[in-house]
Amino acid sequence: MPELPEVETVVRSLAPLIRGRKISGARLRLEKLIRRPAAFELDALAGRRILDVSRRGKMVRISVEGGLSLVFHLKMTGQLLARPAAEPLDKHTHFCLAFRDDGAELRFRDVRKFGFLACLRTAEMAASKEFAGLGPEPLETGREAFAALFRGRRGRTKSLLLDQRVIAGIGNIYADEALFAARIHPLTGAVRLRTSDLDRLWRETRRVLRRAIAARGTSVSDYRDAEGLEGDFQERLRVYGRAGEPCPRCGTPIRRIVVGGRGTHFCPRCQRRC
DNA sequence: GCCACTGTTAGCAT
DNA sequence: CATGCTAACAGTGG
Repeated sequence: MPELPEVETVVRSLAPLIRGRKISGARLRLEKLIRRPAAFELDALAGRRILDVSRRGKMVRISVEGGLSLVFHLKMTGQLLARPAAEPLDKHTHFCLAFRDDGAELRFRDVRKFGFLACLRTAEMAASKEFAGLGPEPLETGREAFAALFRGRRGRTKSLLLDQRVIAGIGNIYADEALFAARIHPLTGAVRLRTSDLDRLWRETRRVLRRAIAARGTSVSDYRDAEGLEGDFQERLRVYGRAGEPCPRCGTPIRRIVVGGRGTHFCPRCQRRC
């Protein structure tokens, strides 16, 4: 479930642990993890320092001296962890980045192996297939611009929230939570959203993302930050994973349906279909 | 043992 | 452009 708040938490916990350190080498243990083409030789990383760690959508960007960047996508079960180099590798660790000092190395673990790593030229990153076409950041999008993303679209509101080309970083958990907070039924056609609905969706989407970041993300199973710590937001989820439980607002049992192949949780009374 | 289910998204058919 | 299905993979729980 690494969605925007989890990836942001990974970035914030990882940055102070690796920024400024000089790379000694990279080990790729699962060939398919790295995207080719546009995977420059990982050997080229040796001797260069980490400049910065940042997030775009659900992806982590690590920029390195000399104009190279590493891009990671955690997909469902990926983890970026700082671990002591002496610690044995488990079978789900697919990539390691070691440093010239004696500190922790960076490890990429991914039980389901859906995640990827790309090594790109920083200058070409924005135009790469990983980033081109990605929608705006919800926390950097104003009310009007947010509304414009939905106007003239024909899809269902939840599907659009999940579409990374429309808006970046929102996944299944926060889509359900934002729709609940905004009192919008997940199947509502975007064409039917009024300005007042879009205002609430904008405000509540941002609110739930900010609160989730403050709680350091949601750990329902695999998610951990760079130090291996769980988040706390799972305790604050109001509908996700709560089918059958009473709605925290009105007491009606939360329902679960499938929308676009994704489990979808909502209150049939607070979120009226329109 | 088998089946259903899981947070993502690319690719393909319709 | 949109939707729906499958696949990639491994683990968990019934």
